[in-house]
Formats: sequence, C-alpha cells, structure tokens
Amino acid sequence: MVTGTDNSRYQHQRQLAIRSAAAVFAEKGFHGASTRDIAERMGIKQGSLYYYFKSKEEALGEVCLFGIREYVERMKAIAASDQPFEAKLMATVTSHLTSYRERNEALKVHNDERLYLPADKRATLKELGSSYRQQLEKIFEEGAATGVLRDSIDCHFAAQAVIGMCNGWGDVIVRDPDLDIFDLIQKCTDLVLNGFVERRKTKRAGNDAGVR
Amino acid sequence: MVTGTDNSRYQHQRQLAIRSAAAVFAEKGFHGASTRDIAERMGIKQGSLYYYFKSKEEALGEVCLFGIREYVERMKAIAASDQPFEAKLMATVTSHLTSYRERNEALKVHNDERLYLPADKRATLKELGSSYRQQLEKIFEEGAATGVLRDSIDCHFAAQAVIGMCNGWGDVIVRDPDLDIFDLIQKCTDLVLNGFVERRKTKRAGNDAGVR
DNA sequence: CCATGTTTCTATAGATCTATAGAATCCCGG
DNA sequence: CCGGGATTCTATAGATCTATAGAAACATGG
Repeated sequence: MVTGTDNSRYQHQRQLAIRSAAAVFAEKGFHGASTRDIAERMGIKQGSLYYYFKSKEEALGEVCLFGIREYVERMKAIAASDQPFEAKLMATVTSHLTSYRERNEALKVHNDERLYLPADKRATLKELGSSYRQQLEKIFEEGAATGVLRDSIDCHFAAQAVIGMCNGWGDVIVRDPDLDIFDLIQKCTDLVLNGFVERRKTKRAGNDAGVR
Repeated sequence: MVTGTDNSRYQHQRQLAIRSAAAVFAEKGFHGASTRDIAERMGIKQGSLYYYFKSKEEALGEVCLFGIREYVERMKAIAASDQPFEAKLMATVTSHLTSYRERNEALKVHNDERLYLPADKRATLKELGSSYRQQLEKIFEEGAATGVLRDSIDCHFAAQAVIGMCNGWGDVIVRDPDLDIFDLIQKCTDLVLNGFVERRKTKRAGNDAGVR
C-alpha cells in the first residue's frame, strides 16, 4: 500500500478521487450519487474506488474537510492581516463568493451534505466552521472597537448574517455563470456597511474626531 | 376513487401524506429518505403510499408546492398592504423566519431538494419563487421611490440578499430551537436598513452619546 | 527479465428500494 | 345485514447500489 515512491501515484489519485466525489456529490447530493458515478468521473471502475476510500461515507468526509479547510485558511490570513475593517470585510466577502465562482464544489458539499456524516466526523467539521465564524466575529469586534462600527452591534449575529448572505448568493452564482461577481462583492459589502436607507449626511472619506 | 364523500377521507389522508413526506425529506433529503420512512411516519405500510402518490417524485413535487405556496401568499399580502417601507420589510423578515420556527419543513424541502424534480415541475416552482422575489423587489422600489432608501440601490440585488440572509438564518433556526426569533428579526431588519457602520447623524430616536 | 509491491479490473453477495398486483378490510347507504 | 366503492395490506418482481474477494495488469529496482 505505502512504500518508497509512497506519495507519488497514490496520493495524486486519491486527490483526484476526492475532487471527483466533490463534483458528483455537488450535483446529485450524497445519497443521490453512486460510487459508480464517482469512479466513472475519475476514469476507473466502481470497485476500484475502494482502493482509495473505505466507504462512500469516508469519501464524503474527505470532501467536506477539503472544502472547508482552504476556506478557513483564507479567513485566517484575512483576520491576521492589518488592513482596516472595511478592507477585511470586503476580503472576506470576496474570498467567499469567488470560491463559489471557481466551482469549489467541495465547499457546497460541505454546506449541504455534511449532516449526513456520523456525529464524530461532523464534530471535527463543526470546529473548523466555528473557527471560521469566530475569526469573522473578531473582525467585527475590532471594527466596533476602532469606532468604525456602531458599538451596539452583536458581532455573533453579524458574522452569521454575512456568512448566510454569502452562502445564499453562492447558490445563485453557481446557477448563473454570467453574474458579475465583483459588482456583487461591492454591493454585499456596501449593504453590510451602510444598509439601504438614505442618509442625511454622507460619510466623509476621512476620519472623525468625535468618537475616540 | 372519488365519489360522494369525496373530499373527506382521501383529501385528509393525502394532506397527511404530504406533511409526512415533508418531514422525512427535510430530515434525510429526497434520495436519503425511503417511501417506507414516509409511510411509517403517517402510520400506513409502504405499498399503501402509492394510493396517494403515483411516485416518490410526485410526493416531492407536492411537498415543494405546498411549501412555497403559503409563503408566496403571505408575501403577496404584505406587498399589497399599505404600511410604510420599514414595516413591510420587517413583516417579510418575520414571515420568512417564523416560517422556519414553525417547522415548516416543506419550505426547507423546497429550498434544498427541488432541483431533483424534472424540469417541467421545476419550472412551475420557479415561477412561484420569482413571483416572491418580484413582490419583494417592488417593496424595495417603492421604498426608493418614497425616498426612504437611497435611490442608487439595486432592488433585484436587495431582494435576493434579504432572501438569502433569511434562508441562511433558517438553517440556524432549525438547528437551535432556543434562538430568540424576535431579537433576530429586529437585527436582520436593522442590518438591511442601516448597516453596521457608526453614523454621524443618528436617526432622531437614538442618541449617539460620545461614549469613550 | 524477474520478483515484488501497487494499482485496477471483474464478478458477485447481500442489502436495499420503488412500484405494482391482487387480496383483505373498512365504511356507508339502502 | 348486504353490496360496492374506498382504503389498506401482503407479497414480490426487478432494479438498483455498496462493499469485498481474488485475478489481472502495471511499474520498477535489482
């Protein structure tokens, strides 16, 4: 199984298997997809798939993990950077939405199908997801602390709302390939920052002495 | 099949079948649920279910239709009322979110599983969904026209964003039964109206007291 | 070119699951 | 109580689909 040239062919093929599973699960759902579908997509026969996965369920687990890991990585990088709040928010939205545009099918699978995993595997994913949300919460807290945001805001709510909105657009994005993502990013960010109501006084580009 | 007492027992049982299917599809997904699951939940045997549905797929179609119909009705009522913009927006969010709290499983099924229907049935649902979104768009247009909203806003974007955000919260709501929905409704509405950034000039009600 | 380990294939057991057919039961007007 | 339509049941054909076992093909260093 694993010897000298170890991580050469096996690892490569396994990665391919995960991507194939992601594509098929994204299209047909976990229960609607068959192991034959997955194998066919990667160009091998159904039985051979079990050389790479112990079970169909394990494949789902790997796909979900793959999908959310990158996603969390990027969030971490954004949170760690020292851009101002507005830039971090936009970076988050950009990361999230472009991930759908690039057909990151694994992320969609994570969102829609992870609940079919057994409890223990779900727990691992939950931690990653929570970590994501917490990073985003921190960004909001920071924004509130620096006075950019109203300090009455509920950062947990804010983070969840942004994630929800992005996921909602994700569904639209994959269905409509002609959508202008960058326009969308602008509008989402603007909505979260300013809302839709007309303001009497527009924000000055600069700063304001009033608050801290 | 259908005689004098026509709409008594048959109609009643069929409705029960649809609700049972909704519950089971919501929990396990269309492909993950079996006709036996549905039949068991309504207290009959697997084969008997086919007295009410020609196929499992027809059951899915009925569930989706049931789920979205009520939903569209309520939206229509809201759009037709003559409340001010803010009230209509809040009513929409309330309708949407409480619908999840009341375990309207059919709506969840519509959102998650409708794409497993054949194209023709999907088309009918699409019309209903579009109608919903258009009603909401109209509300935003009205808001812009009356000057409550910035007139630069993209009403199509706005409607879709609200729907997406509500659906995102829907998932959270069904998972966490202790969530305070009314608090959530407030916050969602507030976000859509005002965004998160601190305003120089607060709306008369609030005071901005130069804290810190 | 051989020997050994790796990868893929074929074939199939066993467990579903959908949909149908026909029998059994229920319910009600007469 | 009886006859007939309405509703439910049992049983099963036929079509999956997952997972495994063992054979075949492939690769590669010695």
